[in-house]
Amino acid sequence: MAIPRAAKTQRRTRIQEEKEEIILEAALDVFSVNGFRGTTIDQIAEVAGMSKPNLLYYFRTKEAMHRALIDRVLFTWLEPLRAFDANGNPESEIRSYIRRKLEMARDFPRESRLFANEMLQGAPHVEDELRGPLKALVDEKAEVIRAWATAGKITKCDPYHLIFSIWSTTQHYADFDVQVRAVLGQEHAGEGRFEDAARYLEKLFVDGLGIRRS
Amino acid sequence: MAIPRAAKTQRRTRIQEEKEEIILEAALDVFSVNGFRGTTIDQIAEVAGMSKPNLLYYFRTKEAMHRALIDRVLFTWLEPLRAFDANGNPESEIRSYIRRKLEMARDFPRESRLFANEMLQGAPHVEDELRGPLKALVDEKAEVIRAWATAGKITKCDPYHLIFSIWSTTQHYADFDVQVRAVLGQEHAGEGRFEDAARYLEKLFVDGLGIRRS
DNA sequence: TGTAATGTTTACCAATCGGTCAAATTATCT
DNA sequence: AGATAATTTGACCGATTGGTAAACATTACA
Repeated sequence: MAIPRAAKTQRRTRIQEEKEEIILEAALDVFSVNGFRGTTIDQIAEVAGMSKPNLLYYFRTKEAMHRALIDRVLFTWLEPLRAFDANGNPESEIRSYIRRKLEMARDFPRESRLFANEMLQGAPHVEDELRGPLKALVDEKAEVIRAWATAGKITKCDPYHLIFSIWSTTQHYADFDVQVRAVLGQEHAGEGRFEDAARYLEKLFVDGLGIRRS
Repeated sequence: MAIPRAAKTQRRTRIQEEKEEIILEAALDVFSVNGFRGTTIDQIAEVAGMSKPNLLYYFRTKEAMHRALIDRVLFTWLEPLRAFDANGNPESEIRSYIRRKLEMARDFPRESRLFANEMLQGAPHVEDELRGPLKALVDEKAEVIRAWATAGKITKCDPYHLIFSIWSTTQHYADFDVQVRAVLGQEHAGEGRFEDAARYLEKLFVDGLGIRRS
């Protein structure tokens, strides 16, 4: 009778899963470049290769698409930080954290830019998640770092700003990709730039934090 | 008779200077948050406290406003890098460069976000400036850094990625301000965070680059 | 195979978009 | 003060916006 909104159904159809995936993929393309306000449903529809009302059959509003994307990104985005192990030794933990974050910048630049766009706008949709789960996780890992410093494994430093500096340096290669390419020029802008960055950043942090090399 | 567009006049009126300043100030507010596509002329007009046609009397199009802003920001943004002195000693040059960039993140966050927005969108309006003047300036300073390494004043490292890492770590405090505040929480989010960041970053880079302290 | 639920599209809506126009107002200069 | 140039605004335009209604097409399942 009335239109049975996809969201209302109990079981998700095969078509629903496929189409929702296609839509979110297209939405990520557009949102990550133009931000929320700058994105139109028509743009997403065109990239997704379906009609606008069809998008709105799966996601009632533009907000709903954005929300679904943000939720997904927020979760996977913190994976590397969660993997940060208190029992590991500082050198390998820092090194692999940097490497993992750089890999994400290389392999998921759109997700990084979506997040960056949200931050630039003042996090209107995710401020609660920042103050809650994110802060809690960072607090926990900051304590690990502080313990390392107390144990003399690394030099004393502000663990929060340490985490910020790893975030910013790695995400830079996704968010400011155009600038990085332009400055490096044709000759050094090949995909090798991520390995160069990894080599440079690992050394910067290992030496900068006074980590005894093993 | 016909409307004498402000742009056509030879001498700039006092009113012209004042109003153009007010408009650009308002435009910076809105563009820096919502990006180019996400910004409407009506929004700018409301912030500026004048009617939309009045804005368009001073700037013919939305692009013109954005262009004027970007040009202004691009110039002042590179000031700290230009001040980077080949004859200075590495420690003081690096330290003051970091400090200057952090001061800009603190005092001109909107300008930083405007630039970040432009980068996220793939620099559609400024790609030429990146490949031209910016690359030239970075190339020049990279040579300075390489010379320092050759002279044994700092450890060998990729000068381009070094510059990227200073850019990213400092601008982070402007572009990701919400996140920084949220993670630091009420207690540490006061204005002291910039001094904490300066202390941490200066140490990170001085030690990380193997600079002999004087 | 038939039919009910699910999926898709064309046509459309009111609101907002960037921008124009002409009339009205204000500042400037003699 | 009066004339002229500069400034400001309300009314408006066609295009685009987010979203809806309803008819049509397809799928899943008895």
